[in-house]
Order: sequence, then structure tokens, then C-alpha cells
Amino acid sequence: MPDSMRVRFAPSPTGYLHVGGARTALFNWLIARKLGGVFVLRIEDTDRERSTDASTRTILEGMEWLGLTWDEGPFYQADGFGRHKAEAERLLADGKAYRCFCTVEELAAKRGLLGDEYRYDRKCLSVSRDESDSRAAASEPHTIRFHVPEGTTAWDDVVHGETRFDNASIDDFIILRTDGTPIYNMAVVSDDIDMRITHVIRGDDHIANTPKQILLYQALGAPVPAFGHLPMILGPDGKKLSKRHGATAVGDYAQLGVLPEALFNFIAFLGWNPGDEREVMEKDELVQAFSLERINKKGAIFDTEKLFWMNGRYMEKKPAAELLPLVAPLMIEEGLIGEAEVEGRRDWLLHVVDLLKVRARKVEEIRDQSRVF
RNA sequence: GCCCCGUUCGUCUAGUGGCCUAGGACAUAGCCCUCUCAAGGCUAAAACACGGGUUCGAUUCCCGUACGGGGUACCA
Repeated sequence: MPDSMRVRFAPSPTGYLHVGGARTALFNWLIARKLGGVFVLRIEDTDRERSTDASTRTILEGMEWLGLTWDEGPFYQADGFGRHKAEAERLLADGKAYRCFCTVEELAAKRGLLGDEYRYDRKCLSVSRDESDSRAAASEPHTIRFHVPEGTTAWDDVVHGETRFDNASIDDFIILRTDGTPIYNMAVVSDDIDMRITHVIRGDDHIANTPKQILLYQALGAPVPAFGHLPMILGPDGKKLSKRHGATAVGDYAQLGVLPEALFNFIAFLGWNPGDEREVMEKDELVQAFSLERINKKGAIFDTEKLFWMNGRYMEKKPAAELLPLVAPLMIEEGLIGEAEVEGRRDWLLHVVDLLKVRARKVEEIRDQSRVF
């Protein structure tokens, strides 16, 4: 199984590459490297309203900066709309899904009435096959809903262990919109089948989607992959890390003078550890030590203090010649040196960087402390 | 509301029934080293959410409670 392992990272291009997303990508990358698997990158741009090219570019840049190289892709989910739709229709033909003619207004009204207790009432499940076909033939707008079967859906989660949901708690969810585009769960399952993904490792905010997706795999007659749900990364207040916590994007940390290898190492230790007392570990050591079994279940607060400490350790280890290209622009910007000096006084600058790097926690601290020279 | 997940020092965590007087790391305090500041070394303070079981013995297993998080969309 190891040599046929296929994992993926599937961000939606609606913002920057957040540290949470980066951690998900990192764990997938680590396990693929460790077990000789294939790491696939897929951009989930099904939400056309919010997806942007700029966001896709930022995500790819962030991954490259961290050194999270992918083996296949990037693939774009929207390119698979035809297949997603065909599979949803196959479910319809097989009687595993049905057309729903309820309008958004109608649904919203019911939801308003029942408030939080709202559940789809399966009104359209009782529409006869013939009536459904003729209304569709008359091009009456409709969505396609998956008909959730009775029973319970369980899986052996790679990080949480046995996890189960009573199917009765799952609504007959929409798989194809009125405009014929697929909804998230349909697109993901269709793509993961298509890409022969064997292990789905993602944030645990997706845990409630998993039974729906397993049901879809089964209805489609496809083998169900292994699932593993990673704990959330939280802000200092214990809530899910978000923009209001300040720097949360990978690019923000690059900007703050954090080295990619330091962020890589730090993020790898959020929800995972090698079991011994090592903490400063290079990429190849991390690959060597990594295992899905040692991933934690508890959400972890992102502690920037410790990140900067770790960054300091990496600055110290990094040769001055590699640090200089990062520091020189900052020095020029502050007028501490001229452009010509970068080459002209290269040996002297290397010496300065060498002396200062051991005490700096951020790249710019080398610049700041170099003022005395 | 309902469903699901989680709960060890301030923070990241080790720990899978006795090895725990609960270990390490960041941060904090002190000392050493040192021309300064770091780095490094040593030391200090600091945690098993609560209540019931199970057991000769629970941080570890089970059940409740509390608290936190996630989901419950024609978002992903």
C-alpha cells in the first residue's frame, strides 16, 4: 500500500495560504515523502464568486517558499464540472438521488420558521419519478439532492479512531445546484475518486462532511479512502485562527523575517511531535520521523514567541552567505549601506552577518544591530 | 436546539494501568560563562477540568457534568 499511496492538498483560492492550510499541506507532504507516496495539489475553485487568480498565485507561492513541492497538479476543480455533473446524474438515474424543486425562498422561509432546528423535510422525495421527469423536461429549475439511506456511517479515522454518525442526523444534501454546478461534497468525492486518492488528510472542520462523502463513495461504487482529521490551529484566545488574530498567512511571516525552514519546523510541531525530545529538526529529519499515528487530537494555539525562538535557532545555523541576500535589501532600504557595497564590501558584510546572526530572532534584527558598525 | 470532536504547567507537548515525588521545550525569574547583547550551561516557579465507577493500583479504561471547538448552506 505505501507505494500506491496518493494524498492531496486541496485549498480553495479565496484568500491567502493560512498557517492552518500550510500545516495541512505540510502533513500531507511529509507522509507522502516518508512513504514514497504521491502528493497532488488541487485548487478547489468551485465557488466562482469568491475564487480569484491572485489567491491561487499566493497559495502556490507560499507552498514554494516553504518547499512543499507537489508531484501532480495544480489541477483545478472547476475543470471537472462535466464529470461532477455526470456523476450526480448517474446517482439520479440509479435512484440514489432525486430532483428537488424547492426554491431558495421556500427553503429560507421554512428555515426561518424552525430556526436552528431546521432540517430538510424531504418534500421532493415524494414527487413521483414521472412527475419529476416531466417537470425537469419542462425545464423547471431544480437541484439534485442525495438521498441519504438509513443506518449509520462509520470510519476508522487515522487520528481520531472509530468515528460514527447516525445517518438520520444527515440531511438529504444538495449535490448539484440549479445552474448545474456541483456542490463541494460532490466535487470533492468525484475528484478524489478520479485522482485515486487513498488518504484524505484535512482539518477537522471537515469531520461532519466525511459521512456524507463516504455515502457518496458507496453510492458511486468507489473504494472509500482512509480519512484523517487534523486538529485546528487556534489564536491566542483559543478560537480558530483567523485574520483578526493578526499575522496568519504564510506570507505575513516571510514579511516578518521568518525563515521558511523555521516556519516549516514550527508548523510541523503543531499537533505532532516525534515522541522524543527533539524540537529543532530539519526537513529530512522530519520526513524520517513523521507518522500519522502520532498526530494529536487537540487544537493548538499558535505561539509566535516560540516561532521566533525557533527562527533564531535557524538563523544561527544558516551560513552568512545565505542570510546576506535577505539582509542586504533591508540595509540598503535604511541607508546603512549603498547598493555597490553589497558586492564591493561583501567579505566585510558577511563577517558582520556572521557576528550578528546568533543573537537575532528575525532577519531585520541583523540589520538593526548592524547600526553599531 | 441537534450532531460530532476535544480537555496534562501561561503556551507547544511527553505519557497508552504501577517506571510519575508527572518529563522536555517556549515564555518568566535567578545564577554561571562573558568587554556588551545574544547563544550556551545550571536552577526556580508552573499542569493531569470536575464527579462517579472499573481495578490491589488510575494522568492513563468506562459513564456522567462542566468548559472549549467544529458542523448543521443551492460556502469550501
